[in-house]
Amino acid sequence: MKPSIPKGTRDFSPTQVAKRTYIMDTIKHHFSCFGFQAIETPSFEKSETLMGKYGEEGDRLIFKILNSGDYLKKATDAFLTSKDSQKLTTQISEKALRYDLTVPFARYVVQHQNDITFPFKRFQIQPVWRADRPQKGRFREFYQCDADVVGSTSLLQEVELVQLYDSVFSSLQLKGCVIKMNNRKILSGIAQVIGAQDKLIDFTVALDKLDKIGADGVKKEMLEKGIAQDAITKVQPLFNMQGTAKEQLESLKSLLASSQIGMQGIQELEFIVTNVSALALKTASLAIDVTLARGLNYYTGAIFEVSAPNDVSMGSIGGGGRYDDLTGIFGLKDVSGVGISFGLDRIYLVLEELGLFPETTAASTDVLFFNFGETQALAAMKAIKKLRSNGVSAELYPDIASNQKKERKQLTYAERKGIPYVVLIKDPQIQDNTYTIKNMHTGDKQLVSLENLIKIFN
RNA sequence: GUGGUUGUAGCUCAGUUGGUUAGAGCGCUGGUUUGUGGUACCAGAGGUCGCCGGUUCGAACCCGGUCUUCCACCCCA
Repeated sequence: MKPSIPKGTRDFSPTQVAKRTYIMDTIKHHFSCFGFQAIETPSFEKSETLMGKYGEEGDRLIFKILNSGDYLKKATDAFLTSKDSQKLTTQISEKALRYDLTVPFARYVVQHQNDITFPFKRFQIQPVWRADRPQKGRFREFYQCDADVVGSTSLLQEVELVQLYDSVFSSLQLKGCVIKMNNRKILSGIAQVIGAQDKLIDFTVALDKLDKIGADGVKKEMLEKGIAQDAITKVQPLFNMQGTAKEQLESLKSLLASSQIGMQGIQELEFIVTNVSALALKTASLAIDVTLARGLNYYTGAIFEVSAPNDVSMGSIGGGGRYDDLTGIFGLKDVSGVGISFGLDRIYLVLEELGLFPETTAASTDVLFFNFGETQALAAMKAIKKLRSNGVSAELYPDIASNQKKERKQLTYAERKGIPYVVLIKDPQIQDNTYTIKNMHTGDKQLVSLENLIKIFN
């Protein structure tokens, strides 16, 4: 059997892990800096926790876990014979791999509400799974890095989260990211004004495709979904929203004047935009995008999406928004939450494409000790012990170099692993506590004491 | 879930209109040279041509299915 891994999953080599750790550490650092604390939740949840939270499409993409034991025993014969997969699934599967980190977090908040001090700011960096078909920047197992605040309706949280995005992208030297914002209330307002409340999802999904299929394509899709022609004519101004955030907000105000909820959305957006610009961003930019409709399923207020720099062909590298009712589903009402997510794997691809990983991420062993025999190896181990306790990463080549060929092998090992120095203890009569250290780069050798050896690395 | 694409030695790929023992480079192993590596040279090992089935006297090459890769749609990080 040829070894392989399932579709949409990946192995990570030492260098790749180093780079991923670099991104993760950066994100973690800023999460902590903003006052978020880490939690972790199980990789799989009860199906009922996840199902129905992400829309019909989402349910299809959730990996279901087969029950243990003789799981078909409990199945209804009728479902089996009629091959009704959907009904059968609920009978033979009671667990599922988490699809995102937000819903499990909502479950966590409700379950542990008595131990939580609100507002609760948590961050979570864990893999999630989606039974999607892989393509560029899309995997079936990938990491999300989420920061959420629950228990406060203050819009200052949104302002903070925009700052957080900016801080992380600044640290990563990733210039040109655009934090796009919209508000679910604005979308509701638009639907209200044009009398298409019942078609809200179809309407926003179509609108979301504006930059992809153009105004005509959007109109066509809206018509196909049964949205009236005169309604489409009314939203015409949306198709060519131009200008600054302020200008866009003004034109929205005239469009949504008759909608209370729409006006509220505009006010919220205005508050966030005003405060963010007063605080200023370092590298990212904030933009209003009324066509943004992401995560519609549980978002109720602000919606965020971060698009990668223009010169990179990558979709969104982050997203988020405010959800007022998510904990309500699990029995805790009136706890509003807002959060953002960083797509680790996509950020990785973007940094790779732009060559933005620092050289130092590939750090390896500082020094390799050659192994010329048992006595020498023991002497080496003693020196290594000292070095390690001084914070120097050192290792001994495990096999003895009994001939020239094998010596070469040890050198090659050091070279391939990028180890900058090797130490040679060749003399079996090791008495004088001196070591020959060789610089792999220059080939220079020098005789030093253990004290000086340690100094070289400090 | 829909449409297309890819799959040949460890890796990157050749392989002509289906025809006898399937090739290259890199890597690997052994050796020579370099007298503690990164050079050069010599030799060698390694492939059920993704898998299953079909067409054919004969298939890596044609057909079907399946898995995998990548891409687009759907949707999304």
